[in-house]
Amino acid sequence: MAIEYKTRTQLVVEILREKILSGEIVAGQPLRQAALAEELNVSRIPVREALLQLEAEGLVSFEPHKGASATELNLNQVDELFELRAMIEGDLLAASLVDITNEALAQATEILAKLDSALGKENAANTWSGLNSEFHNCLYSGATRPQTADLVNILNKNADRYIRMHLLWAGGISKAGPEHAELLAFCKARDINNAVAKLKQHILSSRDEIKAFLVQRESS
Amino acid sequence: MAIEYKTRTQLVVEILREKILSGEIVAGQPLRQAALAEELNVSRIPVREALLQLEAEGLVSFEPHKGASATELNLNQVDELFELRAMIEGDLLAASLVDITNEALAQATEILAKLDSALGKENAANTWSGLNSEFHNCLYSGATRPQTADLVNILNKNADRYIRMHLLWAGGISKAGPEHAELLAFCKARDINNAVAKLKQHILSSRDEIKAFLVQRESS
DNA sequence: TTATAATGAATTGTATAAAATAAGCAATTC
DNA sequence: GAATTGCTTATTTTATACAATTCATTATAA
Repeated sequence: MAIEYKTRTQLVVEILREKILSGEIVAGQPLRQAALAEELNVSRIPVREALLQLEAEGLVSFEPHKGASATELNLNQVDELFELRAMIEGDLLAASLVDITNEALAQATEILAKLDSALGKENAANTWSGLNSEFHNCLYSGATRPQTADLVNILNKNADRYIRMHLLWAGGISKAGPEHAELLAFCKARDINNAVAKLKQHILSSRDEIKAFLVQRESS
Repeated sequence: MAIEYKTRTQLVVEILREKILSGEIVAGQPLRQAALAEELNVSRIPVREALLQLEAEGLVSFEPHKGASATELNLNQVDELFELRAMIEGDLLAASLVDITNEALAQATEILAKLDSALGKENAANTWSGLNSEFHNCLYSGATRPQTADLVNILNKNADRYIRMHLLWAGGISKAGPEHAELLAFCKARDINNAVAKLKQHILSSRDEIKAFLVQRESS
């Protein structure tokens, strides 16, 4: 496997994204270019460009001459974000299932097993959310819709913040395990209607859990 | 109204976007940072940052150490892009119509009049596509879904290339005028189902016209 | 006392210079 | 003569230095 070269900017993007998703960088906190540059031992240019890229992903907001900060988490955003995901991913899954290969389904089965065993272990939030994305992308692999796939990935990077937070504080999305299994079963049966319905219900039920958690946290 | 300060990067973004949308910069042609910087009389940093932003919008592709180029126009992309738009904008319109104000509808009526009179005049492609976006955004103004609105704008910036090209070469989307009028009528009647159906049909029919044009152009 | 203007420190934005990388061509080896 | 290696040049990427802007603080006047 070819090793891929990465520019400093790309490395900074990955580090900062990870810090935002994991909660190490808290929302609203200003991200000073000079401080980040020194911490990461690069100049301010790659830091600036990384912040710009993260803004495009929605994880950072950038105001001229005022600087960048991680975007706030809030309830309305969660609603909008997860409903968008349900709609777009539902559509993508329907397109994918028409042509999906058995290999892809077998791979999804394997990932699902790893997902189940990852829960509860240390560092669960990180591995779980990575595997979760892999599982979903695997189910979408039958569709050749690069632009939609890009969109889904961007939305997921945003949703990931909430999912990780929830995993970290509440121990996990309780219903995700059985829901994933049911979803995969419908996919294997090539039952498009039920698979799409299950996927949407799955996304919206995780939304509900996360919202409930946020409401509870806000009140305390 | 406050005049807004713009950084050089933002200015470069706007100029380059305009050049790509208008076709002055043709797809595939490499965009040399140094050449652009000299032409626009800025340093390479704002040019770089502008190219990165345009990549996030999907108008430019950027490969490390190889440079940037305007992304290619192609048939599959058109299909995917316009279908995404139909789905997302349909959903957004439905949400908007619940709360849309009469002022917004009145404003949409005005824009529609301008749109009709803009057709056929010189520089039609530019003014028409601007007004077209305004019209659609006006209809979506009832929904408070900032993330969806952002998404729609990005998709529209992409679709705009095709729409402009079509306006320029074929003289316009023939059915757009009456379709806009019908759409607005359904909106004024607060007839959500018909309005959404009309909008989707409108987006997909412009897709069909554009595809037909592209096919014809490719064959010659 | 309150509002407004001047001041300066912190921070961002931009230009220029230096370093890193990729692609093409010549030189060398087999 | 084909393939590989090493150099050259074009281009991008990054660093450093400087200019412009913002924001908080203090001074000034109504």
